Amino acid sequence: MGAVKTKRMPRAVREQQMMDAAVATFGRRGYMAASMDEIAELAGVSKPLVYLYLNSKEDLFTACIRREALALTEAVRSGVRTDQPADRQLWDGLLAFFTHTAQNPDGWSVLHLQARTHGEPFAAEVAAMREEIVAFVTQLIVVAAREAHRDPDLPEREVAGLAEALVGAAESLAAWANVTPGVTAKQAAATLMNFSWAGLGNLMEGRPWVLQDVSG
Amino acid sequence: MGAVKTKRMPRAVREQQMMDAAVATFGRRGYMAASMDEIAELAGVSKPLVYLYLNSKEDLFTACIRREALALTEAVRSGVRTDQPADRQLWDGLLAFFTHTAQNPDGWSVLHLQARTHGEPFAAEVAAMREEIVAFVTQLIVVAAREAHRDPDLPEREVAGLAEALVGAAESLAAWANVTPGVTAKQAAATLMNFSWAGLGNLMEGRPWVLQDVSG
Amino acid sequence: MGAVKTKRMPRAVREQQMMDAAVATFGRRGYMAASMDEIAELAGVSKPLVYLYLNSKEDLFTACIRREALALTEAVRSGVRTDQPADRQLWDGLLAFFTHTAQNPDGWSVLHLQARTHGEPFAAEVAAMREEIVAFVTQLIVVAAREAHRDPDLPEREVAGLAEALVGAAESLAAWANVTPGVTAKQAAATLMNFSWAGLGNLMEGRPWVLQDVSG
Amino acid sequence: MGAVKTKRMPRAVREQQMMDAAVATFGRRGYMAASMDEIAELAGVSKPLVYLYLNSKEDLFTACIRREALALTEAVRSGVRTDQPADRQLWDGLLAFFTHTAQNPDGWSVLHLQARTHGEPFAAEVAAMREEIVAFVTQLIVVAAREAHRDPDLPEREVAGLAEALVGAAESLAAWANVTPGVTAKQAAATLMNFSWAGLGNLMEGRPWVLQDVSG
DNA sequence: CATGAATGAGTTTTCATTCAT
DNA sequence: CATGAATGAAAACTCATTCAT
Repeated sequence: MGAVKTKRMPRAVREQQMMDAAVATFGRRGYMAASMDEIAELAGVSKPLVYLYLNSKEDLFTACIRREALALTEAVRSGVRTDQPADRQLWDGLLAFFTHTAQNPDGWSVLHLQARTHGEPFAAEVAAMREEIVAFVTQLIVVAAREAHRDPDLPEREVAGLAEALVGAAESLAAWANVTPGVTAKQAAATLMNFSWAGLGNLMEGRPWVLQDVSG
Repeated sequence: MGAVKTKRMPRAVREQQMMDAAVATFGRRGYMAASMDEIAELAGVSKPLVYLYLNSKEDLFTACIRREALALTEAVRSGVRTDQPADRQLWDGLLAFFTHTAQNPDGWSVLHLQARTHGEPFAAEVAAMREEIVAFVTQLIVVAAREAHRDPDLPEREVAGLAEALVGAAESLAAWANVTPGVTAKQAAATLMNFSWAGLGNLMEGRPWVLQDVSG
Repeated sequence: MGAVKTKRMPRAVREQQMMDAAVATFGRRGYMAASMDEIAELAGVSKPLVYLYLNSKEDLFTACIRREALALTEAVRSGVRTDQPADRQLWDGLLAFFTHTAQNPDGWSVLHLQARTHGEPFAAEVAAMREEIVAFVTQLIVVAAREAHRDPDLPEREVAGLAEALVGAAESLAAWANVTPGVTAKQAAATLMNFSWAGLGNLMEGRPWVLQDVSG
Repeated sequence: MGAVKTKRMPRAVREQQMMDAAVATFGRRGYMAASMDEIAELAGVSKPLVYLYLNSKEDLFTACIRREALALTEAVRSGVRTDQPADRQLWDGLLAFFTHTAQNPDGWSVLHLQARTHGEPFAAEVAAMREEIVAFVTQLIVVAAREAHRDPDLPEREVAGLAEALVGAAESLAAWANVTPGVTAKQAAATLMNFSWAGLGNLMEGRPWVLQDVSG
């Protein structure tokens, strides 16, 4: 449990260890219930060192949020190729998203649950990331409409709501998949892809969404 | 701000006042940051009385979660008529849901944000309520499949995922609507109904979901 | 050592006990070296009670300064009769001053040493009291000049310097008397009276100072 | 602000830089509030080096007190010529004193305020210096009495008190002059000279004090 | 000689919780 | 019933001080 207690590491390394411990602790306990004592012990260092490097509990939490948000958006971004059709882009993005959240459950808890439960400094940090993702999805919807030879007469507010719903569904599914044994990232992505792209009505009629495989 | 300080109220009434104060405080501050002092003051009673009636902070929080969960499920249940077609039932349920969450933002915050960010005792309480709703939605989907003269060859896990996605989208939209000025419960319900029932694909093709108006 | 541990005292009494302990501790150790733990123990109460009543270390220190400053000025004020000649007023004031500081060495230490060593919040508190005393002395000098049938052609800045010197001498003598065994308040007052009055008198007239005994 | 970071200075020089930084920091912040970190940074060296050279915070503070005390007494001593009459010696001494304290406000703060507010190790250090000055003044008074053809029938305790009062007045005036814009060392010295010497002179003879200008 | 890395011990402060009245 | 008085336990944060390199 906790990093092996190795002495005299360079600062950059120690900082990452501390943030690993902090993400795990914040993710499981929540911001307020997590104590700096616990984080320091899990990181295998003394509390003063945590303060020396990360300044304060607030700063540490903010640093965690930023690191995890960056990692997540980076994972999604690098999973999507923008030269693909919209549905394929969405599929790739969802797959990357569910894969990443499954591999970083504590980080996802920090972003999805903990950061939003506390005042402006933190919520804003996550909101920024979320807006980026919502914007990406919004634009996908617009592109999809165009691809369907259809003028985007969907009002802007409506599109925003749809994107919000899609992202919200993804977030919930990520938490659900993390907690339900046997649900893989691929299955979660497939479920949501069907749900959002085909819609329940289509599914009922027997018209699910199907992945048009391309090269890779 | 707090309840008017009237002496000698029956216990049941006092308890409700305390829980009103507690829901408001927990909803805004979060479980840990909420202090029993603040709750007692907002309720207009002395702290020992809170302990006499509600036992402990944990018990108080649990009681709040139960009360709010009950109120929410009750609101949804009483908004739905089971003799209607599945899509109508979903529509009614969503409308009731968004209406209730809009009218009880603190209670919704307790259920959606605060209760889930803290350990088992509380998360389980919400999970129970959530499962009830997910079960309702699951069954709606099954019924809808049957109504479409289609054997529910959708595997159970798949249906569970769809229900989960739908509920997750609803939860996110509720929070979004509470925070985005000018979004009414009806609009939120319509957006989600379109999204889930028709699906993005159908929307692109120009086949949105349409409310088949019945009696009222 | 410390107040006898009696339970359940009314708030006003406990507050005074706490401030007694605080003055003793601040006076001996200094503001920063005094710990709230020590103060609470000396007062015979738990730390949280100190915070409940006095809010913070800063507030407690400020309260101590104010109480001691008030007690000192009150002692001096009530020792002086303004219908007496200036020299008699000064004598009475000095006597009251040295008597009070001798009886409250810790309080005097708080005012003279500790409060001035720390930033604005505290120093200002003492400065206010000091200015009151300096103003009193300044006015005595002016009155004395008038009594000596002498136009106060002493420039204002000069008078201010003289008052400052007199008060400074008194402050130092008080500390000295508190530390030198066998020096009574009366002796300290007599020494300073001779030192200052004969000097000032000489500036205006040219006679050594002699106590003109009146009634009491 | 801090000393320029030059490598490889002889130990004696480095030590002086550290003590400069320490005096500035102790003088402004006080003993306890001054941190070794701040001192080291202001001195432009690493903390371990401070410990290597000065051992501990206590030792460093003691060293500062000693250095400043020595500098002050040296300044006063070298300003006085013992072949002069007593009043002239006092005048010269006061002038040197006020000049030095005005030029070294931090050092004066260390001696006058900070060192005295902390326990025995430090207060004793200052007391020694102070006694030296008080002794010098005491002897001046005795000499003056003799010069006035007057047997020193002033009892020893009385003379001690007078010296104490004079030194105390000087100390207060120094602090006052450091804080009151436009008050020069010369003015402070003149004020105190009038205040004290005319008074003392009156005790023995009866004349205001006038500077008998000699060579310089 | 010089320093980046590291910590034990202590500080102020807060909070859920309980009696005695 | 109701409350003013009181506290044990823990949290965030700081600092003088020391090694290993």
